[in-house]
Amino acid sequence: MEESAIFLKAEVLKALAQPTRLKILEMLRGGERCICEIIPAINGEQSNISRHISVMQKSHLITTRKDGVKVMVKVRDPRVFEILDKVGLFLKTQMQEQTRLMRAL
Amino acid sequence: MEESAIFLKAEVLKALAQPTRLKILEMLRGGERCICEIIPAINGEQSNISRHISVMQKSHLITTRKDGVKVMVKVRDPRVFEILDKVGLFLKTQMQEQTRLMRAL
DNA sequence: TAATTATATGATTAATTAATCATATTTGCA
DNA sequence: TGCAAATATGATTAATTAATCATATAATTA
Repeated sequence: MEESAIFLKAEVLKALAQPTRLKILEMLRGGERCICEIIPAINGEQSNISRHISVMQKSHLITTRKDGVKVMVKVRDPRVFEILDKVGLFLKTQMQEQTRLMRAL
Repeated sequence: MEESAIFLKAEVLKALAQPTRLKILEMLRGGERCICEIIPAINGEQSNISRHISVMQKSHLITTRKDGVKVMVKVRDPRVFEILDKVGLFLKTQMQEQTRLMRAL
């Protein structure tokens, strides 16, 4: 596999690998959201949320548009959720395996 | 989505989000490999590779076994590759979209 | 047992990341 | 014009991460 492809993959994964950012993305499953909705929902500091949104924007995961004073956010490509779903499925099967082993005792 | 599930997802993603670790995982697509094969293939410092393998082991992505002096490594669950493939696909479609936009100019 | 091969680990350093506070900017409205 | 609401950003700090060198450990073989 190409060196540059590896780095691109790592970049995407890095942008996803943070709890607050995952929470924001989970909120965006329902479509476009105002940052002003995200902040209270996540119960985070405004400046911190703003920075996390900026990180995801720079790594092209999300896009934003202004609507008056508000800023609306949405995922650039809903396929991101397929990645997240795969991770969820992966964890689920890991746990099922764990449970199965426990029962065998 | 549950708070703890979010953190678990972030943990998995974090373990994947590093170029050297991605390279190691790519090597493991072919099955079990000796660390002594991985080091020259990646052309990395031995201690660094060792640490990255340790990271992936602690986050349960891979398992190791001793075979004499050698240590053999393999992925714990080949579904990790499905995650990586999704990321690859995601990037590919992003680039195709990019190309399409360029052509439209 | 001594030497060799393969791997792990302690110590250190540089770089990156996340969080926070205070403040700045932008937009709409009274 | 001046205020309020929403968001961004500079500065700082703490924490985490990756890399490296030197050294330690473990298993094999001469």
